[in-house]
This record gives sequence, structure tokens and C-alpha cells, in this order.
Amino acid sequence: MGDACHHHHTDGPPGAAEVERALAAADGRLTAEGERMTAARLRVLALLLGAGEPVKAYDLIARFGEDGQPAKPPTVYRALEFLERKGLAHRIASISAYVACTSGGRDHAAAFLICDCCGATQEVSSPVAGDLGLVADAAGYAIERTTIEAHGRCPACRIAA
Amino acid sequence: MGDACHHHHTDGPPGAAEVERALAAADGRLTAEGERMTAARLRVLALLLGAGEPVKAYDLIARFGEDGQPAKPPTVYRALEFLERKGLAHRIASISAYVACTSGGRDHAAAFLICDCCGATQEVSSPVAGDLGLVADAAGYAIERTTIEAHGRCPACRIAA
DNA sequence: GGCGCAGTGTTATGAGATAACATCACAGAT
DNA sequence: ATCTGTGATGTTATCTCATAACACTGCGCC
Ligand SMILES: [Zn+2]
Ligand SMILES: [Zn+2]
Ligand SMILES: [Zn+2]
Ligand SMILES: [Zn+2]
Repeated sequence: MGDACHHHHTDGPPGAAEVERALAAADGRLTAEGERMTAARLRVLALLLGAGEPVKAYDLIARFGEDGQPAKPPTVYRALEFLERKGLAHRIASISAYVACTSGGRDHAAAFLICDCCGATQEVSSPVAGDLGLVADAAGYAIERTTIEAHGRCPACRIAA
Repeated sequence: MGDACHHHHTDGPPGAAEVERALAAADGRLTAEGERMTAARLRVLALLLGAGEPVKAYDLIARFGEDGQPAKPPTVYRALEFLERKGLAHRIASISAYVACTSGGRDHAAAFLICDCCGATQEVSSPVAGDLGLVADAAGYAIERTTIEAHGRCPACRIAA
């Protein structure tokens, strides 16, 4: 990101060590659950974690090969679907991008604050989803998943204006 | 819609008379505001109102001509952009579809309850957006627009299962 | 009547995502 | 050790969604 301006956000991409730890944790957890954390899935998760902000699917596809070779679209989309299903990544529908989960939980409703200026994105564990559930209940709807995204300016970009 | 099942929702498409009234109201309001409610814009709004549920952009394109002639994509996308800007229509990001606004207001944060079974969609004037605003404030974000969508089953489809 | 601006028409292309089918890896059963 | 079913991949092609670019038009304004 960083299209509109070039501010850098404070909680930038995590260091390689942090990424490695997160990858190992994810690998361990899923393996324990009987899931197969394959090379492609790990690679996509590594790219998402390394970015620290939403990434477009075709950027993942382009960066997929360690040697610069791109992947075929289905490879990455399948990995994304798996990661999303397992709560390790989220799709941000309003910008058609994907981001690594930062709230750890396995299967959870997430909400996002997205800076349209620098691209910084924060996953907030939402009281919001709960509220939406109440509204839905009142209307008789049985909710299965939610998309909650707020766009605006992060603290840094508000100042920089 | 109605892909997954064929239940009919209660508040189906509004009758032609209702559509006409809504169109006239929109036309009047925008003209009063100095905006130009052109033929293409009216036509797209009419299609959205007539459907009474979310419609894909390319369905609008296909149905655009009264004689069965499709429109060119930019024609419809421009109209949609205008209608959305004026608060007469909304984009549902999670399904890439568009729907006529049912809550009248001019520029407002909307939330949606969407039935994945029959496609019925309800716009709820959201206390949710307010909550999200609070969360955003706490994080220092200045919110400009929100995307709030809940997927699940409508009352009718819950029963039909 | 010359200008500026908003809206349209048209062509082409970019960006996002999936269908379909062949093949492969692996765990558990025989 | 083989068989066999299931889940994962590789590969090709295609589909859906959306916009860039540029020429042209209608209209209010000076
Ligand atoms: Zn999460
Ligand atoms: Zn920012
Ligand atoms: Zn609305
Ligand atoms: Zn339904």
C-alpha cells in the first residue's frame, strides 16, 4: 500500500524472527488438530505475516516463489481459503485483500480499521460483531459470518494530513 | 439470487407503483439539490428498486436496455458510483453486488443482513456503525466509511432448513 | 460564439477469482 | 507390501468484476 501517501505506520512489518515464531506456532497448532500445514500454505502465511498489512492476492502470487517465480492463481487462492477457514488469515472484502490474523483465535469474527492513506490495518476484536448479532436476532436472522470494515485515517496520517 | 435454495422471501420485490414512487422521489430530491438525475441513472436505480435484493453489476448491464440490449459496463458502473455517492444505492462488498437503499437517508452508514440461502437482504440502520466508531476512536482512527455485512439465514430459510 | 464542465459512448484492458481435470502424496485397511 | 480412498497440487483455461483512456455531446455561463 502507501498509494495515497508515504507515511510509515508505527507497527510496521514484524521482524523475521517474529514471523518464524508465528509460523511455527501455526504449524504446531494445526498439525495437532490433524490438519496439514503444507509448504504452499506456510509460504502464503509467511508472506502475509511478513507484510504486516493487507496484501492483494496477485501480489502473493507474484511473490510466491522464493526465487522470483510466481505461483499459479489456484495455488495461492487455495492456501488463502484454507488459512481463512482456520482463522489464520482474513479477507478484507472492501479492498479485495488478505491479511494475517493478529488476534490468534481460531475461528472468530473480526473487525478491521483500515487507513486509506498508508494502508495500515488493525484487527480489532469486535464488540461490534456482538452488536450486529443482536440486530440480526431481532430481525430473525441466524448469522454465520460477518464482514466489518472501517476505512479512514490512522493516527499517523491524521497528523500528517 | 436463490442459488442455494428456492425459498421466497416475504418482502419480495416491490410493485411497479412503489418503484415509480421511489424513482420520482429520488429524482425530485436530487434535482432539488442541483444534481442531474439522468436516464442511465434512473434506469439503474429502477432496476435495483425492482429487484428488491442485491444485484450483480453485470446483471444490471444485461438488463439495462428496455429492449433487451445490454449496456456497456462503464455506463452502469458510472451510474452505480453516482447512486452510491448520493446514498441511493449501496455496494455489498462481501458478494460484489449492489442494492437500492431502503433507509432513505442521504449519506449514511448502512449495515446489511444477507441470507445466503435465498438472497433476501435487509438494510438495518445500524447502531453497529456507531459502536465501530467508538472502537475506532479508541484506536485513534478517523473513520470515513464503513462496510458492515452479516451473512446467515433469514427467518424463512431458518425454518425451511 | 467561445469556454468549461459534467455526462456519455466506445474500445480495450486490467484485476480478481474459479472451473475442470489430471496427478500426486499419504494414512489406514487388507 | 499393496490397495484404496481422501485431501492436496499442478495446469490450463475461463469467468467475473471493474476501470483506463479518449473522443464527443449537451448545456450553462460569460
Ligand atoms: Zn483474526
Ligand atoms: Zn495511515
Ligand atoms: Zn441505505
Ligand atoms: Zn432466506
